[in-house]
Amino acid sequence: MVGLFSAEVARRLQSRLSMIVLEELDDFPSLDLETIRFIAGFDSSYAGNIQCAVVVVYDLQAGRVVEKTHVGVSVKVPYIPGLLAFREIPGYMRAYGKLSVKPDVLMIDEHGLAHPRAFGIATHLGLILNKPSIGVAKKHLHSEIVTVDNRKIVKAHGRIIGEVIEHEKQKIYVSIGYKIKLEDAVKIVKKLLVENKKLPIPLQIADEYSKTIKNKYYK
DNA sequence: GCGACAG
DNA sequence: ATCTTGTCGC
Repeated sequence: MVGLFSAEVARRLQSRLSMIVLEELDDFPSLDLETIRFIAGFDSSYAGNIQCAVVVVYDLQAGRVVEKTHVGVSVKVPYIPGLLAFREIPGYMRAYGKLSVKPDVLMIDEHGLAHPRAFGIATHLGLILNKPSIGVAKKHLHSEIVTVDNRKIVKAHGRIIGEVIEHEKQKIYVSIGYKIKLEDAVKIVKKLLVENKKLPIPLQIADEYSKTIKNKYYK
């Protein structure tokens, strides 16, 4: 027997958990970008009700992907803006569990703190796995964009929590997920941007891998 | 009531 | 996210 999903309860949970995160926000540690090595990229594609969740681990030092895992799961929760984590995280946790290389930083193709209740999927996943995490989204969800010194700063909940980067004529909304400073998150994302690819490498490869696996096994 | 709305 | 016809450009 499974309980029915309640959007109201889910939103309440997000609000409560975000209090923990916002309290720690100013004390999120600086990362030593010289020693950061494994970046995990999470993404999903769908074949009807089947979510093909994948994790790609990119070795920043070697400059290549060292591991990919995937899992196909039937989703139990509909897509509701702001509650995407409840739909996608179960699949991500199962794909993550299959990794033999445990990443230093998580990168998710969605928002982190730039979320109505400061608890986007990147924040949610970072908290659950207790890892630094970065939200990298292609569209705006919730935030105020302020231009300061030619930089597009993302503000939400009275805090500076993200930055909009332009790459290949496209906007990339970077936001703090968990346990990471904005400047480190932006540096890592920029370091992973390449020509002719819209997203940072781990997410670009995760996106392609997810679609390939979905077409091969879940269609 | 109206607009906005990650994937 | 996915579906999906036609069109543009290399």
